[in-house]
This record gives sequence, structure tokens and C-alpha cells, in this order.
Amino acid sequence: MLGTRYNNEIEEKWQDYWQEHQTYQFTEHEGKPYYTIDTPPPFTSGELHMGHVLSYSYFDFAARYKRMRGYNVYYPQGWDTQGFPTEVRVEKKYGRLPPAEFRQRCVEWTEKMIESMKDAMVKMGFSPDWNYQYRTMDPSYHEKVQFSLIEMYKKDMIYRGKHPVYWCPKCGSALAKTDTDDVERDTFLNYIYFTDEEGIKYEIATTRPELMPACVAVIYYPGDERYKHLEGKQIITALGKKVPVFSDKDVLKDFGTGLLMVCTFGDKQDVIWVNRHNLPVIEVIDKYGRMKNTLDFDGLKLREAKEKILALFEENGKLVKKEKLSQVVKVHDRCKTPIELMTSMQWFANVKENALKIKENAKKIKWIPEFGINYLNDWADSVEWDWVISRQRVFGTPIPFYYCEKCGKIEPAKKLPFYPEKAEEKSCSCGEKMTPESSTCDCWVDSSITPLIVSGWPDKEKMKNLYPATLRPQGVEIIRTWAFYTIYRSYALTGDIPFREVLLNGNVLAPDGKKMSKSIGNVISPKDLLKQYPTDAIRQWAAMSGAMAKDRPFSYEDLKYSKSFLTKVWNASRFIEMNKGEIKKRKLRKVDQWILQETNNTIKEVTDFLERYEFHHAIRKLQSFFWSDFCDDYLEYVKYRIYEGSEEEKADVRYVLFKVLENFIKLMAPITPHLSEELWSVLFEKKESINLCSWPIVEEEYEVDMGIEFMRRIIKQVRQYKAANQLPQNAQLQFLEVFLEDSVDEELQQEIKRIAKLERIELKKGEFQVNCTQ
RNA sequence: GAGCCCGUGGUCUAGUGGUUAAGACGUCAGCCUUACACGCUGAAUAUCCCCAGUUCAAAUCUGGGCGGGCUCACCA
Repeated sequence: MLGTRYNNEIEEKWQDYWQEHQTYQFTEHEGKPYYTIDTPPPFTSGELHMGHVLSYSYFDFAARYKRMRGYNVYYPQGWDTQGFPTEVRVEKKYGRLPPAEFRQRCVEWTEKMIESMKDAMVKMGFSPDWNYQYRTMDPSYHEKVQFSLIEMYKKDMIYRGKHPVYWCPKCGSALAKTDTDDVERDTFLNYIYFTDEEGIKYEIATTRPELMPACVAVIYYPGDERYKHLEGKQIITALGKKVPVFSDKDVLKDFGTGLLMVCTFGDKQDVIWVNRHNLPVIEVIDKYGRMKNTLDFDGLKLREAKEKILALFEENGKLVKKEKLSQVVKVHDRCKTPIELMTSMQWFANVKENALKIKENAKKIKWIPEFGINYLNDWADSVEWDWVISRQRVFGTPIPFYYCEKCGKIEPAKKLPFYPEKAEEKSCSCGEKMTPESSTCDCWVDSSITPLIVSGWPDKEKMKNLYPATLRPQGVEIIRTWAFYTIYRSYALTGDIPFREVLLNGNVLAPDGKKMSKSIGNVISPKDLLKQYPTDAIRQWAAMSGAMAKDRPFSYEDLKYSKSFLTKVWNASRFIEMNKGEIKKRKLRKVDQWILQETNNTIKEVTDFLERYEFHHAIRKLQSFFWSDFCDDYLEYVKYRIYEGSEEEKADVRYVLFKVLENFIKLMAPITPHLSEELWSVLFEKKESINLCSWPIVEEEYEVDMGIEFMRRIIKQVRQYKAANQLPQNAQLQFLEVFLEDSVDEELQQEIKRIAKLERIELKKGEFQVNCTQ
């Protein structure tokens, strides 16, 4: 028996049941096609946010739907564990520790985070096979990542080199472009004068006077009248150093004074000029953001150096003026420290020369929606440098190589997984001892092989059915990272595409349309929602959340509606349950055929929508079919038969009610698995999970009498009349006069009489009109 | 500055050549109707951002403009 209310306890009961019975276990059935999902491994922050709920719901719908369609659905779940935020939190808790011990603490901490996230995912009703979990921090995962790097090294795709890289002075680590954010801030543009050999003063403008010790040239726009006489001459900087003056087309004439100093690694434009004009390199910043090679300012932090150097120029009158300037600076996305460009020894992967190949492979993949591929192409076109894959961190996958400091020779590690602190000693052919690399991998190195990991790479036999993966669900914002790198790495390691379809999701914004952020305090968490709404309501919200790859504000309205829809289905089911009895199909009436055919149409449409991952269309169709066609109309049409009909009539109605409900809850099962499961087990007394049943198909088509439409219109008119005259809908009416262009047969006339509660009905030819008499 | 996406009742969305422009929330009126008042029956509310063009026909296609979002680039 169904209880009075649908609630979270029912859902938890089924969540336990599915776990216990391993309902979603991946077992390979002969002859069934494979459907493999390369699920995003969430970063193990410990919290599942609304973005996760949205995107994970999407592929959970897909997984459940495909299972019912008879696929071998392989749906593993991974965890992206190694990252900066974890190090920060562990360090905060335990302080600085030796690497091995520190890493151990990180692992313990992460395990707790995984536990809480997994719990949240189970509560959302997600259906991965938990037997197939992977964690990027596991030695077995390290081994695969390291093996992949060695394979790529053998193909000359990985190299060690000295190159300017983005550098976070706070973290003391190289960064990839993707680890950076832009932040707008106010600063000062300082006008400082230099003098030429004749002692004439020229002002330059700079926001970074502390880099002046690294000034190697002064440049202006070609042909600038103010400065062209300086071409080829020397100028003396405010620190008394002689540097050359020349012109370059990238100088903005109207910015500052039109004259600028080029400093080594002040920013990316400086790097370009240094390379273009073959200027000497002076390193003035060390890896922790302190000055060096400057004599007077060595050891000072950048900010201190800036203050001190400005004070000096002010004192000796070289600082002419300061102007307020708002500028955009690149900061490290994790710690928000402004980043520097620095030359250092790092490991690189050759994405630049493979940009075209990556684009070619991306083209072989189906992008949903199609425009998603633009993000990748744009990114591929703008790649300027190779991918810096090394990071100077502890909690990460060690880069599995030795190098010789003397001759630069590189040797891949033989024993994997490789950990530098436990590495065997190795000597170089030049006689020197080789150094095991202590840097770790960028976390995208870990996550860019997920489709390989889940398919059992490099074991070709295992991969046969599981690679390439069928579906890669992911966010739009990580196309340039996760999708881009995965396509690159898969091409490098297998020559193939990693997956056949990419399903792109957008972000969930706060209800006010802004980004959810802790500082604004507009964050909505699934945990809180679950206190007031059933899981299946939240899942329905996800399904309703509009088209793919589009940001959408979170909508309590949709969520509330979803919850009332569950209640509606529940109550309708209770009504059906109440009238249980013999089910026998004898003679279906026209209204019965109509709703059965509507059910058929719903099956067809919903199936089409799900095939195209158009979940919002699927759920809308299901909602309007059930609520308005089935409940508001059909149930009202048959109540008189249920209450007053003969046993035979009742049996007929029951046949229809159960048929429609059965199909409906199956169609709903991917989106609302708990509700469907409960109704399935109680009303249909089935032992097997509905989530393993086969997908509904159209068993029998029904010809729907044209008169049904007239009948529905007439009933609507009567309802309107009753509403206008403040009558309850069950009020009895004396007489109904209907003008109709067409005729309606005896059966439908009887229906109208019974459904609308009329004593007498009279049909006349004419323009459609309905006249009631009380 | 560049690329992409978008602009539809008060709000959020659906609709991509012919619909009475659909739905939810909200608003208003009525109905405690033997599943459901977390309900039911109705009603009101839209120059489909603007301008021009293509077409028998444009919310839908093309061009231009205005506005918003995302991504990238950029100011020494």
C-alpha cells in the first residue's frame, strides 16, 4: 500500500536497496552494445555543489536510459584528488612536513572528502558501479600516468627545457596558462625620467619600477617624432645604466609618454620583445618572489622593492608624477597572487605542434551542442607555448624521469610507480650522478587520461569494448583543459579519439543570475535542498534546466513544481491503487483509445528526446502528458465508470489505468528512479528493479476518433460555464445545446452527458457554440 | 579588441520559416468536486530588443544597430 506522502525515507530505502543488490553492477552481456561514460572525476573538495548535481544528473539520466535500452552501460566514477587546495588545507592543519609524510596526510584527508562526496552522490541517486572507482592519488594511478609520460617521451612529445613560464612566487611553482585568472586592480603609472648622453631628460611610464634593474632597452613606436632622433643611441636609466633605444611596432604611441622600458620578464609582451630583438636576459626575481642581481634591492619582496625604489626616485627627483591606472593582472587562480614570468627548467608536452592534430580529432567527435567545438578550435589556434606539465608541488604524481645536471641527459624511470625520495640511484654516461626529478605533474596530466584509465589501457584486450568511450560529459569552461588535453593525450598514446560524444553542460548560477560565491553568500547546496525536497524533485529540476551548455540561474520555481509533480503522480497512483481489482481488456471506449494513443505518442517523443540528450524536452512532455492529459482529463472522464460502472466496465478502465501508469513510470525512471521504483514495487508487485526493465515500446497503435476533439472542447466549455456561474464542477446541469460543424456519435454523446453531468444533450448543425441551462 | 552564445507576458524558460506564440512561477476570480487545497476550473498579462532586407508568409533566414553573457587577447 502506498503511504499518504512520497518522501525522502522512501528514497533512502531504495538507495540502500540498490547498493545492497548491486543493481547497477557492470556485467558484460554477450551481444549487447556498449555504452561507456567517461565521467568527470570531481576534485575532492568534500562538497558536492549544484554544478555537480546538474551535470552528474545529466549523465545519470543517460546511463539509466541506456541500461533500459539494453546496453552494457559502463559507468565508473573517479576522483581527482591531487591539487593545491588540499595541500593548503593539510598544511594549515599539520604544518610543514617531510614530503612522504605530508603526502600521506593528504591521502588521509582526501579519503574523508571522498567519503562525504560519495555519500552525497548516493543521496542524489546516481548510479555508477562503485566497484569501478579510481583515485588519481593511488599508486596504481600514478603508475599509469607515469607510464603514459614515458611513452610520450619515447615519441619525443615530452621534453625538459628552459623556458619562460608563468610562475607563482607565493607557491614557488610553475603554472600553466589555464591556472591563471585575470583580476582588475588599481595601480599607479609612474613617470620616471631617463637621460640621454647629452643630459636631456626623457620620461618613461611604468607600473613596475622595481623591475628597472632588469631594464635592457628603451623603445618607441616607429617614426614617433618625439623620439626618432634617439634611434640607435644609448640612454641612461634612472639607475644609471646605459641601454639602447630603438623602435618597435607594438608600442602604443598614446600610452604613457610613448616611450617605454623593456625589462626582462616583466610580462609577456616584454618576453616577446626580448626574443624579437635578441636582448640580454637579467633575472631579478627569484622563485619565491624576492629580488636578486640588483645590488641594492636583493632579498626584498617585490612590493618592498617597489616602495624602496620609488622612494629613491622621489628623493633624487627622477620620479616626475604618478597617475592612477586600473589594470588587469594575471593571478594564480588558487592563491590569487599576481604571477611573474620566469625562466626555469620545466617539463613540457608538445601541444603546440600537435594543435592541428588535436583539432582534426576533435572534429571526429560529436559535440552536443555543436558550437562547443568552437571553444576548442579557438583555444588550439591561440596556443603559443607548449604545455608546462611540471609543478613544484608535493601532493601530485611524480614526474618519472632522471636528469643529469652536468650534461642534461634524461633517463626515464624503470621501476613504476616512481617516487623520487625512494628512487634507485642512477649514474649518467658522463660519469655524473643523475638526479631523480622531484617535480610533480600538473593535475590535468592525471585527468587527461581518464578514458584510458577506465578502459584498462594499455591492455588492448580490455580496451576492445570500452575504448573510445561513448560519452564524455563535461563543463564548457574546461574544454580548453580537460577536453583539449584528453584529445591530445589519447592521440599521442593510442592514435585514436578518446570518446565519441561530448555532452556539454553550463553552470548553475544563483537565483539572482550571479555566480554562486561564498563571499556573496548566495550559494545553494544540494545538502540543504535535500532537507526540504526529495531527491527526485532535485533530479527533475536538473532535467528541466534548459538547453545544454547554457548557464542558467537556479530556479526554486522549477524545484517546487518538480516536487508538486511528484505529489501529483503519487496521488494519482493512490487513486489507481484504491480501485484495484480485476484487470481485463474487453471493449475499450474511444476515450480509452485516446489516452492509450497519447501514451504511445509520449513514448515516441520522450525516446527521441532522450536519444538527443534533450532532457528538458523529455521531462516537459512527461509532465504535461501526465498532469494535464492523464490526470486532469482522462481520470475525470472515467470517474463515473469507476464509481458507478459495472464490474466489466471497471476492469476495462483498470486495464487502461495500469497500462498508462506502467509506461509512464518506466519513462520517468531515468529521471525519477526512486519514485518509479516505489510505484513499480507496490502497484505492480514486481521484484525486479524498474531500472533494469526494458524501455517501453509502442505495442499497439490506436485510431483516435475525430469526435474526441469535439468532445474535449464541449467539456471544456461546460467547465467554463460552471466556473463562470460559481458552480462546483460536479454540479448537475439540466440541458446542453451544442452547435457543431460536424457530428459526434452516440458513444461520445453519452460520454459528454456522463462526464459533464448533464440531464439532456442536443446536437445541432452550425458554428461551434455551447449553451447550458441549469 | 576578437570568437562564440543569447535577447520571447512581471520573472525564468520552450519554440528556429505558416502555431490561436507553449509551459512553470507570480497575479486575479471561482470551486473544500468521495486521488490530490502541495488541489481543481477559469481569467488577465507578449510592439517575440530596434531598423532594414529576402519571402506569398519572419519570433524564426540575411545585413546593420543596441543590450547582456561566456571564452580568449590586451594597456608598459
